Amino acid sequence: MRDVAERAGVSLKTVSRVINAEAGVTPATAERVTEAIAELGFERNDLAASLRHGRSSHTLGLVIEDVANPFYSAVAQAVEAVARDRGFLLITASAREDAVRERELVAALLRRRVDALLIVPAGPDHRYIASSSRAVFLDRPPHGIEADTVLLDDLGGARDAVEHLIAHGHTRIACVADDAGLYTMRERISGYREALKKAGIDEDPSLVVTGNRDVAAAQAAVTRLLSLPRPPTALFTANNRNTIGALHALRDAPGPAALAGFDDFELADLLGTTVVRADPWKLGEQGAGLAFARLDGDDGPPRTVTIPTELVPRGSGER
Amino acid sequence: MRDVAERAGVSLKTVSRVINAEAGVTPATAERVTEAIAELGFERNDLAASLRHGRSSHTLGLVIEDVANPFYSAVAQAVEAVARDRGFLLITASAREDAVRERELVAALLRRRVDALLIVPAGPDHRYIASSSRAVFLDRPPHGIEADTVLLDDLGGARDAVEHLIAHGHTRIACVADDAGLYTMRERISGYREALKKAGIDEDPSLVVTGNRDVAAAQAAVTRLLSLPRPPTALFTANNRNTIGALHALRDAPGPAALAGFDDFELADLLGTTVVRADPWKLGEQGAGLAFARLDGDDGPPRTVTIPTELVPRGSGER
DNA sequence: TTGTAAGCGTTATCAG
DNA sequence: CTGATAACGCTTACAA
Repeated sequence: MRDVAERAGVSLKTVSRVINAEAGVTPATAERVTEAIAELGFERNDLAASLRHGRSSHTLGLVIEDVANPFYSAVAQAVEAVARDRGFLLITASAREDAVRERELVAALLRRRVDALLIVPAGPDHRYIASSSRAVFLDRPPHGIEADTVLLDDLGGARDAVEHLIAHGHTRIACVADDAGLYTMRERISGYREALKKAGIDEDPSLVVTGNRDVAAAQAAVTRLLSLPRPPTALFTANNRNTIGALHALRDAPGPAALAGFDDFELADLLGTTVVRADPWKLGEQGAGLAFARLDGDDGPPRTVTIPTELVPRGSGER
Repeated sequence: MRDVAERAGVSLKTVSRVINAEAGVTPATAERVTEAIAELGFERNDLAASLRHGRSSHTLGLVIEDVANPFYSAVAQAVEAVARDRGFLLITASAREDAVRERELVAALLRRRVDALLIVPAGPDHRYIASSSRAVFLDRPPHGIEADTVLLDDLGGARDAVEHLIAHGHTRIACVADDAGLYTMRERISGYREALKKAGIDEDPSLVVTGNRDVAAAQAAVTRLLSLPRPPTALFTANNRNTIGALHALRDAPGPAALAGFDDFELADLLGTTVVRADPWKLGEQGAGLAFARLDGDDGPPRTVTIPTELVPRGSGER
């Protein structure tokens, strides 16, 4: 910038004015500066600019479980879209359900002075996130602190799915889920139980299988379930990984079974898979919205938003 | 940091030493400083640190078409994983096949002094990317400049797919693709033509449909193709969007048609869809590798790496 | 082992 | 309308 000033025969401040389109510069002067900038290929350093006036350079941080999971990549897309509309850039990092890694990533983002942090929390305790820093929790609530949070209606959605299966005559309904330590899984399992209870069906613990972290594990679990002496006649799968694993298992299964899953997924329509849909786009959009509201000065008490779910019958749950 | 120094009764520099674990500080002094840091909840400002010594704060920039497309989200995941191994953070931005937007995003990332830029280029001209800046092009080559590039074997993969269909007796093979202006599409269409030519089959221009940007457009295109007076007996779909659109169209089609698609996708195995697979993870991994090689001092001429493809027969292409 | 001074690239203040 | 100077939070070079 100094070089530009020298070349244009003006002061540093004048160059700064031109760059930021500030008022009070003679067109002639501005012209000379603009030329010098072009000739020197000058490019303002946003990092330095943000250093000066406190506000970190228009950046949001997003800590997510796994960018490659379509549910979370949709969340990331939504957050990025909102950020982009406000001229913000987004740093995305994957924690992979690892609490240590999550902490490191959060620390790194905070050190980089992101203006706000959106996080799908994996760790057991979030007091380390200074309440002063703008953090919005997505998909799962924080532990140990109060903060803005956007959740899905996990319990209600799961209940709807299971009630749907019950309405179609099923009483032996299995529940196939990821790690029961996850908030979303606990809620969805509660929804499953509520539906059974409401219908007066006793829960058979051998039909509840948790801890399936990926498609392969879910497939194995469902295969096992279907080969029980008294196999379930219907399955409730608690997330997209488990639903897809179940579909694989069902393809090779001796008998048919009804299926209703939590989370919509691409090709679910083609496969005729009944699901409860919770829009990941909305999750990200609302999360980013809360973050920007804070940046805009909202300092009310922490808010929690819940995204509703919607049952989408496509055949697999109606047999 | 000044506050910490004051509280610990030491100088700024000593605090700096402790923070960076530099040698030459008495344990006792270090202890006092550490305490002061904890009490004040001090957190080093990485932006300021990077400003001082030139090197931008360990950040990579990634400009991609669309984070929500599973192919690109896998690329992003790979880049992030490599970056993370080196202690780098990743800023990801979606250009949505918009050249103007792409330029803005690149400029914003450069202003933020990312150490390297990985980009899936959409624009027609990339001379605006200073050759001095470390840029690696992914999936498509740059225009107007020389730079490190990682491509897929688009032509070879497409040829393999079409030859596979030909080997199964097909001669009326349609080609269903995205915008023909895209490098990958041009290459894949060339591969399609090469295979036809090699087999002595005359191309029927009415069987080549391009410009299908999303699943719905691809579905409509295939539906139209299948209702031609002399419909194709086989389809080559040039990317994952088009393959999925074709699957939708085929479900409702009067007669069957063989199908081989470019890009693998989740559930392709379940659906028995024959594809040519090009690993997006490798694309990102190699791209990040090239970028870091440059950061490590490699200043040889620009390199181009090509990721091989692999035909995965699953039934849809063998009938 | 510890401290002082200067500077990274920008913007804010206030004077000219 | 324009410019000198300080400041942002940190690190490097050089002393003490």
